[in-house]
Amino acid sequence: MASISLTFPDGNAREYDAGITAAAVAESISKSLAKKAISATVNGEHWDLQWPINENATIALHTMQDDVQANELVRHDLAHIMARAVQEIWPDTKVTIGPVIKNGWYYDFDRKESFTPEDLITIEKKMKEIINKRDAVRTEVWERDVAIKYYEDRGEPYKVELIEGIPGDEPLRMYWHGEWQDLCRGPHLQHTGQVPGDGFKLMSIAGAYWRGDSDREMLQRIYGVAFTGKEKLKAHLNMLEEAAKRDHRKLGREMDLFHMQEEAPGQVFWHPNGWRIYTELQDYMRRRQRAGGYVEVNTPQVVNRQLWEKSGHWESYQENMFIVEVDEDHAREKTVNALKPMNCPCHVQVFNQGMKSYRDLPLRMAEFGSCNRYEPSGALHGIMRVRGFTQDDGHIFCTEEQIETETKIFIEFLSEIYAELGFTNWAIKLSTRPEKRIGSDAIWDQLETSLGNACKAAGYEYDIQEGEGAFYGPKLEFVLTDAIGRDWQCGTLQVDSNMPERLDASYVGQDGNKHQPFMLHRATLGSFERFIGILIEEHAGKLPFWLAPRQVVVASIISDADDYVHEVVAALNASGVRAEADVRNEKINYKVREHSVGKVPVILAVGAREVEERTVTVRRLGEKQTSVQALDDVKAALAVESTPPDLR
RNA sequence: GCUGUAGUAGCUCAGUGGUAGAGCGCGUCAUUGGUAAUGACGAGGUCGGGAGUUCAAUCCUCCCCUACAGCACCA
Repeated sequence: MASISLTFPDGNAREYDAGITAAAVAESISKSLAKKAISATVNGEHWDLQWPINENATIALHTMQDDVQANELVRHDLAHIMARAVQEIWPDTKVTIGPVIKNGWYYDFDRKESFTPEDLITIEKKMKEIINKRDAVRTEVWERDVAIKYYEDRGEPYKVELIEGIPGDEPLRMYWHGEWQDLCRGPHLQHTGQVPGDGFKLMSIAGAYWRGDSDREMLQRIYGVAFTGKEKLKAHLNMLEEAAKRDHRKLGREMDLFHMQEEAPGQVFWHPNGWRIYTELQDYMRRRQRAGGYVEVNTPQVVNRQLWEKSGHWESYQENMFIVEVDEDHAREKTVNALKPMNCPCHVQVFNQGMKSYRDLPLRMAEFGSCNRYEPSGALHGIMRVRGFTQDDGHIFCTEEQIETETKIFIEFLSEIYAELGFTNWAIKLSTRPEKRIGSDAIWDQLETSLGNACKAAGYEYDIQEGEGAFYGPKLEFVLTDAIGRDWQCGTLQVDSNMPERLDASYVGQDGNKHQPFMLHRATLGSFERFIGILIEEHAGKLPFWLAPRQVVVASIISDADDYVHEVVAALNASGVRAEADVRNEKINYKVREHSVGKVPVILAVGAREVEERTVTVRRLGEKQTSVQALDDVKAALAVESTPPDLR
């Protein structure tokens, strides 16, 4: 038998017979390692202990202490164990796929009856039984026709389809968890008993389309979370509970920022507090954009269908548009209009007025543009995904040569703003050419490269989203994360030559001829609605002082201090701080609690002593300690703090 | 849009085939208190909308709306 050389992480190499398994390698090192080993990394890939190694390789053995590998195995085995449990309880259930995801796994089933929340408890119980059986996990490599026949006989059409989709040269691995078996790439643990029975929890049931295709069957998906132990699971569940407290919908109510109601689904009723944040943010963005060389415009809400026909929206975006038909009885003439779902066609109209020269480019045009889109009902989510929203939109009209530089400038512009708003964790995604597209591959090559280069030049890494670009050009997405880890695209930059062409935008070049400009659709915050939602969750309601809707409450301890309270409030307001008086006949404890719950960053308490000494007692949100300070000092400090970062 | 769950007072929720209840909040009164809930009393809901079954529906059935979770969508 041929021999192979395996190199360990410490650099030492040892000779083994070809075909040796990682389990045997562990055995060769020590009994205890053999007992503890769960998997191996072979040549950088996560391997099952039972797979034969036939070539020279690097190898690292893993135990339950290696979180990354252990979690993957535990979650993956649980997916199988859950599927087995479900089929043991309801044998008529068909299985499909069950991958590992962040914090856990899911498995999609096809079954006539719906799973109920109570079923989850039953399934969990069955899973624990399976774990306690400590059934061996075995792999077998099957021939395609055998595997297909097997699944056809068992009435598992989804598995048959899966196998048919696997390239012919890939080995088909069958994993057995006891008597139950599933098609699976692996790797897995050695027996079901290795899965910590108290480290997982079934979380929810949801619908999901087979193969992610809305034209195909709707399956039932069961989600679970799993960790290598009880404590880690507990920590995770705890984190979820804490995250729920940061939900912008909950905080929006508690801080009295906004509400939504049935009569206007997907639209926001901003309350004074919320609108404060909104306008403060908008003022900030307006200054920022002016400094960034943008001209601000404003364009109509209701626009005749003719423009949408020209822009192409009427044909390809109509189902997402609010159509406004003017009734003949009440109007001089009947027209069909649409609420604008986007600002770009209108911006081209502004660009098209008068002759433009190459000297006018790049032309950066911005608008706080209100848009209305008839989003699918199931897509709506608080103020993060709505039907009526305002983008901090902008379009940069430029030449092809200017694209890369303009993109870089924009990324720098955006990153400074995100930093000033308190975001450190955000990502860039580069979406590349989709299947259905216009333009030559040469152009796509160039544009994709330009966007990538611009990111690098600005000092940022990016992930590629293959095929996710718009049909007319590649795009960058700037992604932020909400309280429970869901990603939201906020900023964006998209390259477009299609819109200028359709709407006849042109400029006179150096050569005296007409040329067509490129258009960069870009937004920094994305929409005020979504961004404020993210902002609330990111800061758990404790917004930076300058953005806080209510900055200071001056609370009296005794009513004899009321006059002084009003004096303090007036002094603060005069220096640009948002202060309000609380002279209600309530105890200071009560007032402190209420305003703390309302996330007011600073409470100034005032009693006999403060009146006497012309001081205030300062209490910062989240701090237990208070400090007595001179009114004038506090006033000066808060005035600085309430100044937006770009004006300091 | 699809699958599932839910909708009772401003909020969080309990409850029942015989026209509803708690806590908080709100109002009034008393209390002037030193940093996360002072006490007493009071007001407040045709139980998401519509139809049906029934002597009788908030409760059972059907349709619709909205929200939530996930999927699909996201120029």
